[in-house]
Amino acid sequence: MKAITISDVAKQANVSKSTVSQYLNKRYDYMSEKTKERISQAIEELGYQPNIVARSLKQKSTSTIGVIVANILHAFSTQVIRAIEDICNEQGFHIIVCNADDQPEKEKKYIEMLIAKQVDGLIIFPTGGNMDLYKSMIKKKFPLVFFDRIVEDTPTSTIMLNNEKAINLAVNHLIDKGYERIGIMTTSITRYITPRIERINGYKKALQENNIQINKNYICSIELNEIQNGLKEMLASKSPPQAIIAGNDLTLMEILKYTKEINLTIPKDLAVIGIDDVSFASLFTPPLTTIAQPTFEMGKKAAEILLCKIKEPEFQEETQIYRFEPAIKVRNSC
Amino acid sequence: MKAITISDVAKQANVSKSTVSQYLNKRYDYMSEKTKERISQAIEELGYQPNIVARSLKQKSTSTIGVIVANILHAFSTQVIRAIEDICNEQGFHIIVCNADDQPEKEKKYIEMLIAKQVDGLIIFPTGGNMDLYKSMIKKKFPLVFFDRIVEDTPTSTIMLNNEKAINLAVNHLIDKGYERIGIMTTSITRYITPRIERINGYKKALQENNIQINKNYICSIELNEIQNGLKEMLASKSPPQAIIAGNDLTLMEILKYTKEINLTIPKDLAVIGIDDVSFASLFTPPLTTIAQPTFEMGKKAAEILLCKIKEPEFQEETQIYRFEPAIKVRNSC
DNA sequence: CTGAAAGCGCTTACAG
DNA sequence: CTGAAAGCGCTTACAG
Repeated sequence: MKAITISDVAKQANVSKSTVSQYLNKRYDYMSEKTKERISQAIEELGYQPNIVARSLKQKSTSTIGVIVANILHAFSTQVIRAIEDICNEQGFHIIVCNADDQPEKEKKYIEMLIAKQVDGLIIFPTGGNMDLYKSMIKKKFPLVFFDRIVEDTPTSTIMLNNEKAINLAVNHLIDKGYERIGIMTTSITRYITPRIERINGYKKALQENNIQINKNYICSIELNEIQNGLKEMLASKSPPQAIIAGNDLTLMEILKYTKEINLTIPKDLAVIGIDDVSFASLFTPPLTTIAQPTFEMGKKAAEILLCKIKEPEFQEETQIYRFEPAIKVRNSC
Repeated sequence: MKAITISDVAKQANVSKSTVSQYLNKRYDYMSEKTKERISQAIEELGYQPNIVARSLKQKSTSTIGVIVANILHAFSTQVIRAIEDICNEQGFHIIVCNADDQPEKEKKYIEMLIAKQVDGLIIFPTGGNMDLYKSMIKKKFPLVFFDRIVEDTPTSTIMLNNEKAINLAVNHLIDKGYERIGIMTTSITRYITPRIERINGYKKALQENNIQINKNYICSIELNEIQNGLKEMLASKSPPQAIIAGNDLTLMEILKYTKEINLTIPKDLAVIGIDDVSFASLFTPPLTTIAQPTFEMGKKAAEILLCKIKEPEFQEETQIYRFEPAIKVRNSC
């Protein structure tokens, strides 16, 4: 079962390969109607399908971009991917998605693999653990957009949530509701991961602005599988928090599992608010108040910037860091 | 910024392109240590990265497979994708995921695109709307595995849940719990979609086996955005069902939204059981009883079969349809 | 142990 | 309006 190539079509239509190629690329400028028809018929008869790999080699462009997310388990990641895909589709680009699983080694492997596959550009939710690689890509002017995390000393376009605003919204909502002892839980910050750091800093700032003293015991950054233990400890302290802010969706789920396990009533026993909207927020008992990210707009922007960079190698942006505004979805968990 | 090619490396190392290529492909059989070192050093110095597109063209294999899911919004799809990815990774294959969004035209576009990109094989959750295309792939012996849905007259390996067993588990559990008026809701069956059909048929059979009469009003197959209305009607009937089986995760969410809206208490006012486990099942109030699919095993099998077919064009399977067994997760929603 | 040459399936600048 | 030729960056059978 040999594949049909452009030569076969050319032979069948009694023209040269060049002419067939012109036809395929819709460069009809000087092509006679008769020729067009003969070619289209030959293609039909043979069931010819162009080989994009060959075209890519010649054109040095694959019309494909790579997306490497730090952790695909966050609903946030999948929503952003959908948006990126939408925009790329419109412009005839394809995407290959990889999940670094929060491991810099995996991220490295994927970056190298995608570059070897000649993707035209990359959108990365960086683990932060491959500085040399990031830098070398930027030095080579490889089209690159970072997402959700800022990497120091690697100046390239970066799409971010306004994290300070997000946490501010959460803290102030809780304060408005009369809570004073407010805790925050995030996943680990042993590696410097921007949103978590910014959210914790923002949390402190927001409390200070409200003249509430910061209690270290109310701040917990810890591996996901330790969240429940962390919460247990926090609640066991002499003066436990009345409200907890979950730093992201997975953290929120761990918190909810624990409150369920020990039968806490939300918000009476413990108020809860989460950053990232979750699919079941409104179905939950009680419906969960969350801070939602504009995931679609963020993904869209990332794709747009990347495609610009690909199409115009000299493309210069005004800013490097694009901040997007969160919105509070008030329900009944605090 | 011209790309470094194998020629540059050859020049730098003072050997021929052939030798560099041998080195890259680890065919060291007759290569002197000195040569190896010179090459490895040249690669290092130049920061050479092989161009996989060129290799693919020559080798007529991209080590990439395509996965086209009918609808990525089902948690089921994403879980299966993860499993497929795991297996492929182990064997040095990459995957490109596409979402047909339940639209045959999109599916067609993606199949053609992926074939043009020279993927070595395809795993498809078929919409069922592209018979000619499916058939032509099978005729050409293009490596292909269908998933979740059976396509009539297109004999190829297909991975399926034992749907009858799944629904049987649900019906019998409900009957054991004392329910007699049992309803079922699925998304639309205007196009013939195997799991929905099999689940409805299985539902009827299970009722008959228990000598319960089938009430047409208790069976509702309808577009997702009409599920809430459908349930409303069903509950408004003279003798409304006491229990509802949700045909999949998205249907379940719609049902839960509605029960929440009109303040039904589960299971007192209405018992609920869902096919597909959902992330928040155990967090829900009350925790939701579900029928879980062995998503990981199913995805694994699909990948394994496809990779076999790719590696051994003459590969013949014993069976065509692989059935996997569901398991009930008993919680408290019925 | 290593190299020259052909070829994978396209595209494109150029000639006519 | 159309074709011959070169070339994209690799791999591989073969010669030496």
